[in-house]
Amino acid sequence: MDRRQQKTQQAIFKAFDRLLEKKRFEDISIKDIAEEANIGRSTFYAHFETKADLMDAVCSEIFTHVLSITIPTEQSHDFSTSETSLKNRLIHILHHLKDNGSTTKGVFASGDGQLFLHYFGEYLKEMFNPYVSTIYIQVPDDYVLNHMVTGFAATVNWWLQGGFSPTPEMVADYFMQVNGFVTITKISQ
Amino acid sequence: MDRRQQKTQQAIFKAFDRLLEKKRFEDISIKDIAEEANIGRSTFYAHFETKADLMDAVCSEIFTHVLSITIPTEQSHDFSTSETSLKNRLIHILHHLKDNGSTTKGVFASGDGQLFLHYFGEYLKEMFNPYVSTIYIQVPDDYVLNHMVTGFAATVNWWLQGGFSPTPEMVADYFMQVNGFVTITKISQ
DNA sequence: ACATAATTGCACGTTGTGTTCAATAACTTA
DNA sequence: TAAGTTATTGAACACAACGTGCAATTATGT
Repeated sequence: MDRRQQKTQQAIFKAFDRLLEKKRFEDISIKDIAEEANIGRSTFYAHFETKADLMDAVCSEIFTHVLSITIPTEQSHDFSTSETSLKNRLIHILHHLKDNGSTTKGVFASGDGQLFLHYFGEYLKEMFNPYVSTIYIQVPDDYVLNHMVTGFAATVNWWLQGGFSPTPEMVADYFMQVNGFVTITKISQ
Repeated sequence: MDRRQQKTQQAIFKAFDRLLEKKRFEDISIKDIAEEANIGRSTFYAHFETKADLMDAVCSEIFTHVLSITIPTEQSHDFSTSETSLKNRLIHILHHLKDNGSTTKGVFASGDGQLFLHYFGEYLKEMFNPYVSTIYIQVPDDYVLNHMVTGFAATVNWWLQGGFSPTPEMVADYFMQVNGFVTITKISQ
């Protein structure tokens, strides 16, 4: 690939990241990005069709990273460790999201994790699917699955809004407890 | 209030509702609304400053309705009935949202319940707050609260995307179970 | 060095926003 | 019903952003 293309691509991504720290996605214009990246506006269009296209690329980049980190972990099918395996995968994801803090914030800022959900949805569904039917028998599987996927997104959102203060391990623990992956929950009173 | 103002207000609201059935909020222009409402574009600006302003009004209208329906129910402080009281309030809300189906869809379509959350957030928080600390002791209260509020929004979203097919009673039941308001949940395996 | 390909800036048409204003129509109330 | 008030209308204006096209320039790979 042409060196020039790489440069401008990176410049665009970095500029976008920088802008996402200041503004919401909706309030960033292509002119803004071009100026921040120090490139011509028409150059932007040579790389991306729309602003959403750029966001797509950013999201799928994060997605690819998270995927590469967490998928290899899945090797044990031992039931006794299945929960800890899930928890570990969640911890990995949370670590990665914390490391990419500003980008994560940017992705979430544009519609409360809508895009995050769009890109991670399928992956998260696959991840949570094996556990669904074992937890709440009187509730439709697809409801439980949706509950977990959106719940995880809400968890990440809560976490980053609090400045990523609890550790990934703690956050994963909260999520596990709240979703019934524990021996003792509570009762009515 | 001048009869003319009432007319145009209603015309705008109805037009907005009609448009929300066809398009997403983001894709509706003020010109669209004016045309659909059969009023001059400048007349729109005499009533609302921006498109978001209109959405605000719509949301707070729904909010007011839900509030008036569910608040009076709260009179019992008996612990044994507190869960059913919560459940009943949820059922009331769900009924109301189903009755205003198209508007509900419109509100949710613009950012996966972002606006819904913004307007109902405080109310829902108040509603769920008394139950929070009694359920998951090892998890921060604000996390649990956030989990319930966003979880309820996700529930409504799941429900409307499935065409409101289960009854409000069933949906409320799913929500209650999944959030730990039950005697027997499940265990690891 | 030369052919190739990316970048640039400028121009153009389009769409939407928000404001202003004078003319017209509808309303209230006295 | 007549008079004064107030809402509506449509047209005009300035502005910002989008997306496209193109010729000139510049950097790249070989």
